[in-house]
Amino acid sequence: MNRELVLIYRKLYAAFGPQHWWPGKTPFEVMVGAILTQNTAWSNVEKAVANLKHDKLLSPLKLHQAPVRKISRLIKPSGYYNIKTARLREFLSFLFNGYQGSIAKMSGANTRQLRRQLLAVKGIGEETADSILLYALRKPVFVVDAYTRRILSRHRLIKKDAAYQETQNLFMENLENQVQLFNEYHALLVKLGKEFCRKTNPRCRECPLGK
DNA sequence: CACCAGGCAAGTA
DNA sequence: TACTTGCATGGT
Repeated sequence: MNRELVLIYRKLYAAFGPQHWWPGKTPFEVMVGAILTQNTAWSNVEKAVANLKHDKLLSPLKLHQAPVRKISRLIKPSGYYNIKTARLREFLSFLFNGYQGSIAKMSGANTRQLRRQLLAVKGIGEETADSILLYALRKPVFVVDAYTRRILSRHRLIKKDAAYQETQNLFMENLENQVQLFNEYHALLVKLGKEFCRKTNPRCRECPLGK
């Protein structure tokens, strides 16, 4: 247990409270959101997901069978829509080829093995794979994103250019492997990042972590 | 107007 | 291996 990591979590939780990311969403909706949110503001992703939902495409089978142009038209608000359409389709091919389109079967696979399989899907990198594992499938995997690295490096807990795995290991080797903790911690880091730890930093002085 | 957002893959050297 | 670039919409 790393005292400092626990302390940071407590301060963030005290300052912001529970973030309840992806509450009441189906695992499949979370997976789609994880792909659509790549380098994209969440508000834009919500519009795209709402469009898919309105046209009843938020199920593996329906999205798998949907025309390419229809998908790209519906997800347009989330940006990079041509690439993301291809990525959604790559993911669906994986889901049907490997698990008969069944999220339940996919969830039953060994976590480390599943992570490797996800990383082999074109369009799914480390953060997206881990987001799917943690937020959709409730596997105890810590999600690292740009904010996580920026915050931790500014607090000198990692190097500025630390690798993804290195950053992830810091959390996973020094915290209890609890889904709920990993879920809230990552969401809280994003919350802190948005408000107090932007690239060009407006409000770093007011940071609840106290610099 | 510039910059940023819950990344990733492909190309180059 | 280590950089660079394209991808695209919408908010500040």
